Amino acid sequence: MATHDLQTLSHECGDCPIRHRAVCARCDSDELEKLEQIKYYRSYQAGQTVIWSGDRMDFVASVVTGIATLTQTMEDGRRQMVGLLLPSDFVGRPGRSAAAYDVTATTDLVMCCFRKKPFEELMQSTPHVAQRLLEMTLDELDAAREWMLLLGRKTAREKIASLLAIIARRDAHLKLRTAKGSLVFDLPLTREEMADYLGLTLETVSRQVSALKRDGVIELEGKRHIVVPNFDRLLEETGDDSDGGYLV
Amino acid sequence: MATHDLQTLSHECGDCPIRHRAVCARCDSDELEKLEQIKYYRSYQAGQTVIWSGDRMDFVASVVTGIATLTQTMEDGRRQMVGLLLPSDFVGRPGRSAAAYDVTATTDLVMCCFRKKPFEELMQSTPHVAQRLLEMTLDELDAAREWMLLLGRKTAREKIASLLAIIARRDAHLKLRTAKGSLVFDLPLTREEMADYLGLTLETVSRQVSALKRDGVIELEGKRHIVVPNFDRLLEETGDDSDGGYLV
DNA sequence: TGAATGCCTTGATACAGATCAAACCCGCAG
DNA sequence: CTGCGGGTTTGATCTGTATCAAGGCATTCA
Repeated sequence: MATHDLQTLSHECGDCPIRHRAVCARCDSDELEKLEQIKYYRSYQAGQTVIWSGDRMDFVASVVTGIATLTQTMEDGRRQMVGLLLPSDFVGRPGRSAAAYDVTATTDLVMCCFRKKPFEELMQSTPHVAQRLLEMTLDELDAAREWMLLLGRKTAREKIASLLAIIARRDAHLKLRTAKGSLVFDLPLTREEMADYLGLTLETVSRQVSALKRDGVIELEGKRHIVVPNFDRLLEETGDDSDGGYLV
Repeated sequence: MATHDLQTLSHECGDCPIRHRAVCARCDSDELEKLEQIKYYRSYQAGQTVIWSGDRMDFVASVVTGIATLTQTMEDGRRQMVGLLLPSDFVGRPGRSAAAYDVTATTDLVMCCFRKKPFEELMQSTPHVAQRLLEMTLDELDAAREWMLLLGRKTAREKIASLLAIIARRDAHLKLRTAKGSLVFDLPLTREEMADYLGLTLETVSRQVSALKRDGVIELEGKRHIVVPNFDRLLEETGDDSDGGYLV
């Protein structure tokens, strides 16, 4: 099935779904052509590991469709997710030869890969790729700092509410508004993955999700399908400043 | 006294202490000259706030000497440090007009500031600044992810040991080896600042520092002066993989 | 010289979330 | 339909860290 996705995917950058948000967003048609020459698609099934931390990694990539995670694991098995990669997000680091984190597909996943060496050369010759990558990296750093506040200071309930808000906000494709104005989306993570994201155990995640449901902040259909009747109410539960604090 | 520092500081980039590690590290003499024209120094006393989150910020800067912190504060006063800035580290974000975090000088601090507008233009015209900034931002992102593991999964004792190891490692200027091979340095943070860094309370920090001392992992002279008789022993206490896992 | 202040330590107790354990739900292969 | 396994929920109990409270040690100020 993932193979099928790959087959049906257009290989033309022109109508790529992430054309205007990925590293290539700023490229003109010349630059895009150069990228075309070094790119190739790979797909992974849900649950598959893309790379293990420490492994040699001779490509960088953009997530085209699906969701991947970056996680760190301690010797005794404690795990912490340190990145959640949605379509258009970038994987890998130019100038580094080994993966720093485990990368895992949590849904079926398609990535647009670039061989590292030519990509690095291309970064030198065309400024638009490097510019865009800087911008994306700065955004990721901001997200990481938001995440640090969550991990260091928020309660379990606030953590869950924050994660739901992030997912609802970050991937416009997943979210839909119903007639009544409720927000509806599917959780792309298992309870255990949520726990790894939030620095909790899966039992605590389960309990707090149940609590939010009991309190009417969310509704559940099955285990994964979430309805948020009142998004502002959810935001109140996150503990964040009410004014979303949007920065340019 | 901070004023005095400012006076005695050379204003020549050529013999600037951070010349080879800051954003300007890759610049040739032409580029350096352009930077000279838009730079100016500012100094702050220990404890002073450099900027408040949300404030207009019309400059970016490099830390020249001293230490600054980035912190986020929740409405009810919970605080989380999200950045610890040592000499050569970069403050601010090109393309953003307001500060995203509180920036505070924890020691006397001298910063080399660039007016934002001209700096942004310079980033367009000279690739070396943007390249170096990308590299530094990627490093910071890695550090942030390390920090996320600490916040999400480490015990209080591991957190303290990790912080001590980071400080001992990160600023070569602060650390010294004695004849016997002990590592010696001064803590640049109060117990409360350590707590904000680690997602703990100051009482827990105090207790765990005492515990590490009692167990012979560290020795204290006064409250701030640390002696680490055996650095490997300290590393064992951090919970990290024994092989430092160095990546290029 | 004493009072005030800032930073730190230590103790007693409370509680949020971890841990251990059992059972549930549901899609699916036999 | 039945049994199985992965993901999930819920309950009982434990524990690490927070919280509340008091006191110590320097340094500065009066």
